[in-house]
Amino acid sequence: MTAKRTPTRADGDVAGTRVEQKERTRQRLIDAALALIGGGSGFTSLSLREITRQAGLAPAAFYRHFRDLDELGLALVEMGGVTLRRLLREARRDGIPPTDMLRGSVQIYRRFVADRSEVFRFIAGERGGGSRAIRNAIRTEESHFASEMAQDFRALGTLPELSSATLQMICGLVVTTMLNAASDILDLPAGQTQQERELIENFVRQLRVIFLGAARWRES
Amino acid sequence: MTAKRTPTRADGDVAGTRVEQKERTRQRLIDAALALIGGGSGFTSLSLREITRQAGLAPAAFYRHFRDLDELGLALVEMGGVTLRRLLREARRDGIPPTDMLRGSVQIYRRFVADRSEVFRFIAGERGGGSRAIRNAIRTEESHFASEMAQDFRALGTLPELSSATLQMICGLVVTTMLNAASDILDLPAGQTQQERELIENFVRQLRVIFLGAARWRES
DNA sequence: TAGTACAGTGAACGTATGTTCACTGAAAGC
DNA sequence: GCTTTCAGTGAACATACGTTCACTGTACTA
Repeated sequence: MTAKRTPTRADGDVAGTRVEQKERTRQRLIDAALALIGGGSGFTSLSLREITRQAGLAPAAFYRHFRDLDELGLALVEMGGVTLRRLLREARRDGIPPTDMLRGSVQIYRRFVADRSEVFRFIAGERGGGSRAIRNAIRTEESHFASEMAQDFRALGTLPELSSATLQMICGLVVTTMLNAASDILDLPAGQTQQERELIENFVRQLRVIFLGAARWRES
Repeated sequence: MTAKRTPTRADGDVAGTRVEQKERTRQRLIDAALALIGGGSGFTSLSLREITRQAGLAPAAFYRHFRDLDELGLALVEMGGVTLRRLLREARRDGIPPTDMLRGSVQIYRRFVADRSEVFRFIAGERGGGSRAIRNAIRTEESHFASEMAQDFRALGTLPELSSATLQMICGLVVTTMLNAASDILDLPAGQTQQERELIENFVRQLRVIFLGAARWRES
């Protein structure tokens, strides 16, 4: 019976200031949605009640944090953006693998997708379907990601002869190819190492084609 | 009061044999779903009742044709496959545009997507999200499409030095890039010719990168 | 021509949904 | 210390849903 300072739901939930507590349950809703998506449900077919149930809240509590499901979706998109940024940072930190840079990056990516499968499932799923607002938000996030990737290429001296616009275009192509591969990876039946190897190999080769083309590109 | 041979619903529905009539209402259900998707609904968030309502049928009639919504979805995927085949046939029929072959093909594609927007909206939407069964069916259809495209390249003598496997891999990349572009095209606010031009230009350039890379590819 | 098969109906069911409302109790502000 | 604020509650609502069932009337079959 110690520490009963939390308002109502205290589950190892060592409260704090009011706004902190609010932020914490907001995060609980986000996590609940992600957990359900990880269960294979697809964000579009999630219901408000399902989410609050998973979060251990009354349905009405939802409205204290989001106007509707779309707004929750936008929060998920933002979290997806953060995830992508972290991916780049991690890749940067590890530096360029000495020999096979492309395959190395793909390995990092593969692990990353597997580790945060719910986030990638959400992005891959809502990128084409779902609501217009969410789709556009994802597009924006993708484009930011592509820009950041282009910056990294500049910093690394990769493809130095390309204009910024062209580099951006190429990174856009890389990003869509990545997200497409993510969708494939996530649908792999568990434990199918052979199938996974082929898939990854295909992915690597597609990227190789792109970079070959990029190296040969001449600004018209 | 002439011609009252149709069972119940006769709306310019000049019946025929029994199986023909059944096939016709089956098609009505498919069309209804497509119409609703065209209205911006997204297949995943369609309900059985919504579809039968749109088709002018009682809800229970649905079960005479499909076990559940997923089965209807698979029928839509098949129709998507037919659409893609038709696209290739049309591109073949028009032959290779004399000068700018790539931009020409993209123009054909752009028109095609606009003309059958509902089908492409469905494919682009369910490709990443939706149910596992539908996703896999779409993947199969995509891969068939890629194979057929590879065959066409072979017949045209494009990229003759590439192995079949490599050509297939590259066509796969082209297909995902196409479908991705379709999603973008369909989300364009109507009448934004400038924005559309940029989008198409970007699409053309991405394909150019791919083909440049393909031409430079050397089998390891 | 009598009998069967079966596409489509309409009513009924149980269940789940989104949203509202007055409420409670603890933290924050004075 | 008294008052205000507000995150979260629980009950209630109207609505929509998927699915079932016995049924009807027509096209086929023998």
